[in-house]
Amino acid sequence: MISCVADRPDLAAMMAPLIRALLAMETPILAEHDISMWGYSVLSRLTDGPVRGQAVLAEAIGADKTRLIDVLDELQERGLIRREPDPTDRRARVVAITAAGSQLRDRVRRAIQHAEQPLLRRLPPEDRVAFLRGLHRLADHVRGGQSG
Amino acid sequence: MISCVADRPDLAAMMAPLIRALLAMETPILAEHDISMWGYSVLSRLTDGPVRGQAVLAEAIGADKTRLIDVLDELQERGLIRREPDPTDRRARVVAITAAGSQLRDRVRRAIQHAEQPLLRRLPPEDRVAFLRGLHRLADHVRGGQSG
DNA sequence: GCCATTCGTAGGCATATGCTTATTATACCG
DNA sequence: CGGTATAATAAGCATATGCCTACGAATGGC
Repeated sequence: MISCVADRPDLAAMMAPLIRALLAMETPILAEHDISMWGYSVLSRLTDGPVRGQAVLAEAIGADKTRLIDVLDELQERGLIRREPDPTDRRARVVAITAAGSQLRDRVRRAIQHAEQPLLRRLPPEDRVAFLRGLHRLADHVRGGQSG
Repeated sequence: MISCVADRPDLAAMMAPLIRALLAMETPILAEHDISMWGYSVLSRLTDGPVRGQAVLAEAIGADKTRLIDVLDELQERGLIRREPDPTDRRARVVAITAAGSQLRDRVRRAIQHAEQPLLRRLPPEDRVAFLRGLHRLADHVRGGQSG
């Protein structure tokens, strides 16, 4: 039986191959929709609402703020996001997703989650929900989440 | 409620920040024990027994076989692994962990799992076991596991 | 014995990444 | 108004990574 103190690989050792497999699965989907991983990551983050400050956005998705600029440039050129000066501090930019961006994000997310189904079905239903709930909770927590 | 078809980030999006946090946590531990991530990954993989063929080993841990060579060189120099020609096919090398390697791996693993505890305690106990079980199962599966 | 194949190894190439510095525009403090 | 600090941006650097090629050693089919 696996427990938190049992003989098991460390968490990262178990997650690494999983992440690798998931990224391999997502790569063709992202290519079909002509968007990069970072671009999709930005669109996903903006789902919760606009972000004030590109450095904040970068940190939220684990990106380098200087590297993110080209990504934002391209997303903006394609009309997927808006980047406007914050009226209260015109140094900072408020980044928001557009309707077109939301549509693309939804299409990609649906495709990805559809492709995830066979993997998740490897888990017995009772574990599946707990696994997703735990994953969600831990992810929120390490991102500085408030709920966990 | 989170389910496999609900409104949630995709799996990779949830795992990415988690992996990042775990690696950040492991980095100083690995440094204290003077071993690289790839080196530790090799030692971990060899726990189950010797591996016949360095390319096989590389693929098992998701590494590039040409990049792995320097890692194996160093592990061997430090007496943590043995690399011997396979008697039945002297082109291939059988890679095995030594007693010293096992001890180092155990020390590192214990330290890492100890550091993981606070994170895992963010989960309610009933979810914790299911989460670990699910993670273990999925990881085994994508590595070509037999059990799931 | 000869040839194609496989394994480990070395080297190189293109790209991605994390980090640092400098510049410009703007804001805040006094 | 002047000096300092912050945000976005540009540019560069060192390293890591994935991939590809080449080569010697050894194998196996013929």
